[in-house]
Amino acid sequence: MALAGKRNSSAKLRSAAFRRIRADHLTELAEDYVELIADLIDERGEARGTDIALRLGVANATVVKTLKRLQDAGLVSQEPYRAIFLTGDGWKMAEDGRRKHKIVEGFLLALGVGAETARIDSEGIEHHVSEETLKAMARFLARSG
Amino acid sequence: MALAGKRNSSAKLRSAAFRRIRADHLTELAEDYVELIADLIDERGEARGTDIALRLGVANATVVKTLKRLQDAGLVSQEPYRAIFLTGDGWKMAEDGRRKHKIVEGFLLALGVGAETARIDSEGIEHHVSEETLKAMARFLARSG
DNA sequence: ACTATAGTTTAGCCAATGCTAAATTTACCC
DNA sequence: GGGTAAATTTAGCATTGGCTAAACTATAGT
Repeated sequence: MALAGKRNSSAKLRSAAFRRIRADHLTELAEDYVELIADLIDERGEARGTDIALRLGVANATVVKTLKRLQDAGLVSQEPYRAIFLTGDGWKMAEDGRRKHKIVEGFLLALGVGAETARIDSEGIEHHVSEETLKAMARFLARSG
Repeated sequence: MALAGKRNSSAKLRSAAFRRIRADHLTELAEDYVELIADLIDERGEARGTDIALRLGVANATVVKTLKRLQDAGLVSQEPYRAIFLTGDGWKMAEDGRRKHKIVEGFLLALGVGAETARIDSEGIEHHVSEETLKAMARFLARSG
């Protein structure tokens, strides 16, 4: 083949980043769901499918299907036609998501980003920041706040 | 229903963020591909399926299938069994991705994050930062660097 | 207690993104 | 120029995450 050379040098290293992003995507939805369920329980005492669908902007049936997967994953528990609860693992994931979310959103605000943008962007970013980056953001936040 | 109250207050606003994230995911893969193809062309003069598969960490067949979609989307052009090229739109998207990537990665480095983490995290974050946040990052970068 | 309505679930569809295995094509080398 | 190895493509499959429409259940209100 033409151009055969020292290709592939650091390809494996590079691919690791993409692999992690794909893995992140699998847990991303789960994190969004449990975080939202935790919020709903705290706000109103219970989480219902309709509210989840409304806040996430998806159809009811989609929520049902996803919740089934989350139940299989041991994050959520639910009886048919009843409200939705988080398991111990579910709460753990929700708390971790909230922690990240708070740091990222606070950080963006401290950086001078507007409130609305900070809210939206942090929602997307929180699933892709490592602990090291979170630590750096927290440090910045402590120094500037 | 129990608990009927002033629910849904800002639900539509909240759901917008999640909608944007889902939309982002659709373009995310496309951006990763065109950026990588642009890099390969610059590095070695051509982009081949195998190299893309290797760097992205996916199977060859997956690359073929995705390239077909990108071709339909007008970002990539390719003859069967030949190397891969970017269209004008493809280059535009690649350049924009590189621009974002550079800002985010540079920003993380300036924030004190290690090189390896900065590289990995920026790969995940670049697709979820708004122009406003990019501007704030660039500002920080200019002040601190 | 009945009925209307709100909420939930099921069924069946689609597109995207991944995989493996088999077939095909290209290109290199002798 | 023909054989072989590498690259590419095709075929077929699975999962995720979305949708609509129809069926079912539970609750509230009269």
